[in-house]
Amino acid sequence: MNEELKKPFNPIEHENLIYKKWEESGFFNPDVCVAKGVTKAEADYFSIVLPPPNVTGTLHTGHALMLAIQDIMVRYNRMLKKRTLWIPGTDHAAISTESVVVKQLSKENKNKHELGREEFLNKVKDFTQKSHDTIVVQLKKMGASLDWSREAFTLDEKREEAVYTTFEKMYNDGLIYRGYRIVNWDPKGQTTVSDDEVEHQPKKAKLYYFKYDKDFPITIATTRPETKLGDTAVAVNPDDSRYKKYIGKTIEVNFVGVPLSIKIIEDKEVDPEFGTGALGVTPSHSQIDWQMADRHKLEKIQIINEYAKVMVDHPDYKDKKVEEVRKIIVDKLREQNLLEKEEEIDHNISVSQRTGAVIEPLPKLQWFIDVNRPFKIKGDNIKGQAFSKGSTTTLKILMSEVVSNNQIKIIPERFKKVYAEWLTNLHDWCISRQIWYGHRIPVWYRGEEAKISKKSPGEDWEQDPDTLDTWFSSGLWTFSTLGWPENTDDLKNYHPTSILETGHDILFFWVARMILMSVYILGEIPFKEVYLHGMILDKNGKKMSKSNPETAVDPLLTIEKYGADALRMAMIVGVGPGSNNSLSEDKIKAYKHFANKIWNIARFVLENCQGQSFEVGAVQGLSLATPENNAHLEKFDGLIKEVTDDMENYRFYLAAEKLYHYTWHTFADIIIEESKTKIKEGGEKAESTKNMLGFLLKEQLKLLHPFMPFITEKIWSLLPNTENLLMIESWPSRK
RNA sequence: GCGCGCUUAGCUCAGUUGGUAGAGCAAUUCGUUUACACCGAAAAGGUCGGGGGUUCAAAUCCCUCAGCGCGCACCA
Repeated sequence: MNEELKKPFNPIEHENLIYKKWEESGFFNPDVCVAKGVTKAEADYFSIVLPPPNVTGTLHTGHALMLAIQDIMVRYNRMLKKRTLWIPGTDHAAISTESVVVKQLSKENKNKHELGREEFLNKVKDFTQKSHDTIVVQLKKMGASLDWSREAFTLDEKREEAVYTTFEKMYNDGLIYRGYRIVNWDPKGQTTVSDDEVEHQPKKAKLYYFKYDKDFPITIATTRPETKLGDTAVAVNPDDSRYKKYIGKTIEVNFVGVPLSIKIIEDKEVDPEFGTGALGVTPSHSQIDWQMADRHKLEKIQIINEYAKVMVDHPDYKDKKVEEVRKIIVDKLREQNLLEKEEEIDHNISVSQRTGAVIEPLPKLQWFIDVNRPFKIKGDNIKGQAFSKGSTTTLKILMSEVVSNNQIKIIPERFKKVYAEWLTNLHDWCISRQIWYGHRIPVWYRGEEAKISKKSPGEDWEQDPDTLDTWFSSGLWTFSTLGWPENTDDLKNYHPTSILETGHDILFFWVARMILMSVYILGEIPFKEVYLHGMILDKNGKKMSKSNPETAVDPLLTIEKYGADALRMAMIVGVGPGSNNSLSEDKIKAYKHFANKIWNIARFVLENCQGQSFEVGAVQGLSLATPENNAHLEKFDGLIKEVTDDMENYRFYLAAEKLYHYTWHTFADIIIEESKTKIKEGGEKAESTKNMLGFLLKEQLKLLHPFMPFITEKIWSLLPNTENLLMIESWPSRK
């Protein structure tokens, strides 16, 4: 017997070597599998993209979960002999990455403007290269069977080509436009952010009731008195009889020393129940007020700047922060006896998800994707009568339909509703960011002229300084990684991808954007199914993440201690799609014990079954098969059926648990225990039993391989008649 | 305000189409002449959040209430 088997199983001794063996075999690449006859050229395909981790740091345990699930899918499908492709890559994560590097600079008392755009970007490049290299090591340690020959980066040259081509097409179709309107401004990050990057936090606030001046007839209520410096109207509901007589009038007021011209208007958006039922309209600093101003042709005065400071030319306010001005104004109103009431209310403040800064709504000239503008569909691959090639639709309708009609199936299904709800609230997507790291907007200006171009159209042209939202490039991921805009074989062979596996927290950010881009650019869905996993929680139920150092766990430390196989099993067993997972060290330890159990099973079988072929099927044809052994084989057949069924329906958590129980409590505790006496007795019964043990071990390794690839591959290599790697064996089929 | 999820053994959670409950860890008892103490055997532990309904039968389906968590919207 092999000397290695005599020691207890020690994962770190084997895992790196095994991964190297897999890589060298080339079988992670489906082209190699076809060339070497492992898969048939005309076989079905299974393709999946790795959600590209951000190059802002290293992987955490949450990533380990997604890798475990995806690798299980990939290895299972590879064993079904499909042409199986799993594409690796990383995401430049524009804002996150830039803010990490900016923070590092500030520790050295520097800022990016001192460095200049080019040097700053070089710094970012150094940083991201290091992150990337760490991430690649981590991916390999987890056992991820990714096709490294196809590795991509959202900001590399090929993806740049895809981004440019997309931008140009959308611009020419009128789906990308430049517009002046209220955006979510992050004063800390000094950039706009999209609606989805804004979080709402509950907070107690004061609602102030007052009049602009003593002669003004109507009391208004607001939580932000400082913005009233930019008011141009007071709006009331058309059905509100209290204010009827004032409608249409324009009243000149002196609001805390600042002259304003206030028009009284009626608008059905005003809630007569809230405050006094009269709303001070601030067109430049509120989304709703901006729209009202458009409807009523009101003047729009910007009074707050990008640094959240007041711009009004008055010595008491100019260049002071909004909070400070608020206090000053409230004090003045009180002195002038204009403040009628202060009411404590619960409300939500908008905060930038990335920087934590309070969002300041500001009017700005930005680039948007129009989700409601009609355009013609390119392809013929989207189901539904309204969607044949050349018909007219909008991005919003398309995004909605492909999910509601189940062309794209979401698992678990409840997220279908969440997705639909998001779509009903979807506005045009602001895609320009005032940061340096990312895809630069390919538009050049000369005076009033604008041109789309990759390179400068001439000497006096200047490129738009802004970059694109990081999700613009990741939205292209399913096809930009397959070679688009070139019409490659990969694109023909592997798109739409079979499934997308990711966390439910990026359903809107990423999944929705990929659907948008793919249906628009290719006229086909990006993936047939979406499997959403939950969040990893620590044992106190807190979300594990980089931003929470108390709970962040480097998966490499866990792997070193318990092995990747144990970590994978601990993440999978008992965790259904979409549900959160409290991962405890005890659970991981339990599966390390399981790995050791398998190891010892292999030792027992190899010691006792020398001379046996271990050949699949050898038992079935054996005349000396005993009724008891046949019963065991029949039971195993049932296991294959159940596990296969679970795999097909994405019930990995059940499949893994069943395999665990079978191996430990049926194979080891019953079959092996029984075999001891039979083998001692010798004769035909003993031979039959030995034959069965070898057969069952080999088949179990196959079933366990997607879940615990390392140890199963290692043991496989120690068995007789195993010239091929286990990773390219066929998944057991039921007789 | 709208929507979603969760509530099962001390802890963390499974329970796939309804057939009166399972795992890991912890705790109890016993066992070590070698596959494995990272082990084996045995026993213990639950009115499946409360209430109501459908059914021959409900942890599972329906209604309702409560607690916890999440998403979205509003936010003058």
